[in-house]
Amino acid sequence: MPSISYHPEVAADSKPLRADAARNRANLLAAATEVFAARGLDAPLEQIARRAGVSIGTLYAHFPSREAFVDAIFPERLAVLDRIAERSLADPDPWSGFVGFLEGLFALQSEDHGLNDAVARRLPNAREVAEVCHRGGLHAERIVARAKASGQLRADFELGDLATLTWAMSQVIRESMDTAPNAWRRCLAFLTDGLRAEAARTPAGS
Amino acid sequence: MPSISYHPEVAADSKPLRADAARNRANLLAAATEVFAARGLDAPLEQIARRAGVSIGTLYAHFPSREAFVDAIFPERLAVLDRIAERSLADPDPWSGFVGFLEGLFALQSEDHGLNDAVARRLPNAREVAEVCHRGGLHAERIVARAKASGQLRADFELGDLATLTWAMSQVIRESMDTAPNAWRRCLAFLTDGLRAEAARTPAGS
DNA sequence: CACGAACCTGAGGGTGCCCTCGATTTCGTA
DNA sequence: TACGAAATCGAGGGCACCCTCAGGTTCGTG
Repeated sequence: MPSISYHPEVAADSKPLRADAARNRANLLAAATEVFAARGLDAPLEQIARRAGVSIGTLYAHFPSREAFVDAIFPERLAVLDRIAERSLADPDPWSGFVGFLEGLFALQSEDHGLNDAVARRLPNAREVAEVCHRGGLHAERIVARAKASGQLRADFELGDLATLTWAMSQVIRESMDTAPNAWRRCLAFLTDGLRAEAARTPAGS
Repeated sequence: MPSISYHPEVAADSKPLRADAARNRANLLAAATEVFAARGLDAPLEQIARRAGVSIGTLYAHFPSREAFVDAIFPERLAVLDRIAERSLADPDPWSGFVGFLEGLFALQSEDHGLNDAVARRLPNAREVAEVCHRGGLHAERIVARAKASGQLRADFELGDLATLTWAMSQVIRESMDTAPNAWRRCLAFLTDGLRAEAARTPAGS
């Protein structure tokens, strides 16, 4: 349960930070957000420190690992997923809810190299992110079940296929984001058209 | 233009190699093939040298760059693509030819991490590979055109979408190859079902 | 078999990134 | 303002990989 806030003024965990420390922490988070967005999750940490106007030592004092950054930055942004899922479940048409969920997820990923990596990659030590993804999975389960029950989503679609689709789309997004930011939509259109029950011709074996 | 043979006994280019050099070169190629297959194109070259029973210096004497390896190894294996394309064009049913081409391509990629990387990645300095891919593209153009002309492939599918699909599938293959070697087939089934003209519901915008 | 050319070796310098830790500065309080 | 705790700094050691080159070895021919 995320009791940690990285907004220093609200810091609930342990001692409050000294003023300079709080400022640096905030700068680091902002810098990390920008750098990850531009270069992906594997960007050198020293670049983040430089952009934050802080030494590499200070960076490590605040965030002992790359995953600590990830965990501090992305859960908040990924919280949108809950909204998207709720909206999808609220959609009177289960199919358009399902498609809307996928579109929302991938649109989110396509905004930001870092976010795209965070969603598509296994990050065992980023607990907060894992937690958000788990929540997303629970929502997805209901969305998928509803679309299947309505007879619109093909019956041989399984929950695990969502992970596969995410891998697939994450790569499309990664490769095209900087040159053709909407290319992934074409791919998704093909895919979702193939996921309709009435389109199912090729049985998906296990 | 591939006048170079990396089978020393047939070496046509320039001077013939000394016996030990020829042996080493063959060992290096075998080692590189194995290592690339297991670890992908970014595997450390020193690992290849070690497996070939040769020093790193010797490796560089034979293959001055990683791309030289790629160019020496993969064109031969990618030549299968020509066969696959021919078989697809020979198929009386344009649609099943089209699908067969995709299946053949991805099945090839799924055999080998290195091959998967070679197909999915831009390798500007691997001329031989680029050449093979270019040939593949020409074949693909006819296969796509035929499938579209027959009214079976959706009309808004474009040649460039093939590259996108390749990116997508390469990632699925990469992530699942070692744990679920056939997972990509499910994904491809969804995709191809969505590529049929009669399945087209969501227009693919540019 | 002896000699030179061809070939091989591996230590070592370069790069880029990771992360630590003792010295130094800054903050906030008394 | 002066003091100690808190925070910062950045040089530097590690690591993994890249690539080179001077010196030793092997081949194959005369």
